[in-house]
Amino acid sequence: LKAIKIPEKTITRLSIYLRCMDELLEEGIESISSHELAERFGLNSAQVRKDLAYFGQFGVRGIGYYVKNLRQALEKILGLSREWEVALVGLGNLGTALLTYRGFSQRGFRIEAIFDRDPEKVGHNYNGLVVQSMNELIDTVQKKSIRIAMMAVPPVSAQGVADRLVQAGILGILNFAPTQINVPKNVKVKNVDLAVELRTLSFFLVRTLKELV
Amino acid sequence: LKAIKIPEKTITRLSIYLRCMDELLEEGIESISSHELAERFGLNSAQVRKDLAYFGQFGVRGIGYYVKNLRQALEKILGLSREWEVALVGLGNLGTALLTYRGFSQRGFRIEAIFDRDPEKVGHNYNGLVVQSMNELIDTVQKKSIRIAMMAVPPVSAQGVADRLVQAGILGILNFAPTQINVPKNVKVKNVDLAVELRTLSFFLVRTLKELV
DNA sequence: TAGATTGTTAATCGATTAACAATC
DNA sequence: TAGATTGTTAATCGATTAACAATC
Repeated sequence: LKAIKIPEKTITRLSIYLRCMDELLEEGIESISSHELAERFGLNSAQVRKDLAYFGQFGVRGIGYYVKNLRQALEKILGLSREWEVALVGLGNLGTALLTYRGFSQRGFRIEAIFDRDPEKVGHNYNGLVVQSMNELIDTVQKKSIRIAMMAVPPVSAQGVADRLVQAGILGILNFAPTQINVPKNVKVKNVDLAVELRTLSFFLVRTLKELV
Repeated sequence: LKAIKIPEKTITRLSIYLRCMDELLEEGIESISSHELAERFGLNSAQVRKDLAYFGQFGVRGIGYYVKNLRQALEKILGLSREWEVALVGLGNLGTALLTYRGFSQRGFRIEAIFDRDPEKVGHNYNGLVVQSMNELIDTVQKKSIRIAMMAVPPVSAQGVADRLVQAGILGILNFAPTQINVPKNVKVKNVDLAVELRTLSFFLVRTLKELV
């Protein structure tokens, strides 16, 4: 078993392919070639085949991919049968937003613990889940064997919170705090900064706007 | 004027550099070399210099970068003096979350119009901003010269909404709907799918977990 | 068998990193 | 001037795309 490094982008695209399969299923389409797939959904056919090739052979030469089959394969690769418990740290505007967003549980990510440093918020009950103080973080995360955390705390607190999460055994962090955090290399961090996304968007817009004038 | 293509990632990193400058300013540090910068914030010194080189020369050989100076330069490059009006389409869980999130206005993005197809929601007032029906979208966006939109609608509605936005003159879309949308190539779309982020995270976690056992 | 499409190797492209002449 | 660090060119790395032999 040699370790082939699978690009993160490939994994992200697998989710896209899964979505495509769902759409095709709804239309009653039974099989599709990588070329048609690319055409329909704005993908690149070679890339589709390459991405899948990391995990095995799912197509039929001369035919393409059986939609049901590929769907199933993608589900298995992405591990969608498993559910994940998630800890949410920080109940400000964004944290509350994440808490009420249904997209997570719909796709197998259940928020099973909530932490906030504000004593006013601690003890509040959301759908049967009680907000806990930061002191309870390590204990609760360990007890519930939670492996994934979403961090929606102010940037100054981010590193401290991350340290505790790591200590508690968290292995993946979705970081909404607009700051870099340092963690051991076996822990995976994904930064999401919506304002930076908007900034990047607006940067390129300026050029388009100038062209319009 | 030849068109040098600036990578999107470079722009994203400029925001990071700006953050670093703010931290350094607070500590009272006046100048810093790209090397120190890289060391401190987990960057690559060559990349820092390369990224900046797209826009000019902001350092002093033998010294490094004057923090105040570079901060100012980054602000200018990113166009942070300008404020942007943003339209929000879709007031579900996520949409409401985006509406209440203060991070946007803090960084110069003001939500100036809200649209939802649900008649129950139309007419509601949020901080003086009234939710409008989808029929009013084109007119309002045009009247207010809004150029950026955040789309937090169900996937089935996404393409239709995008079409209207484009028609209204929107040039940048932050798309939270888990579906690909097709727009003219002068319009920039950035997809944000939080559940896919979690999925990608969890995919790599499975491997770490296996190693732990 | 002929036609089509995969899986995979090879070519290309772009982004990251290294190296170094220019210069403060 | 000597030391340091930039700005920039060149080398490396990784990801995307093209090409094609294998095969349904």
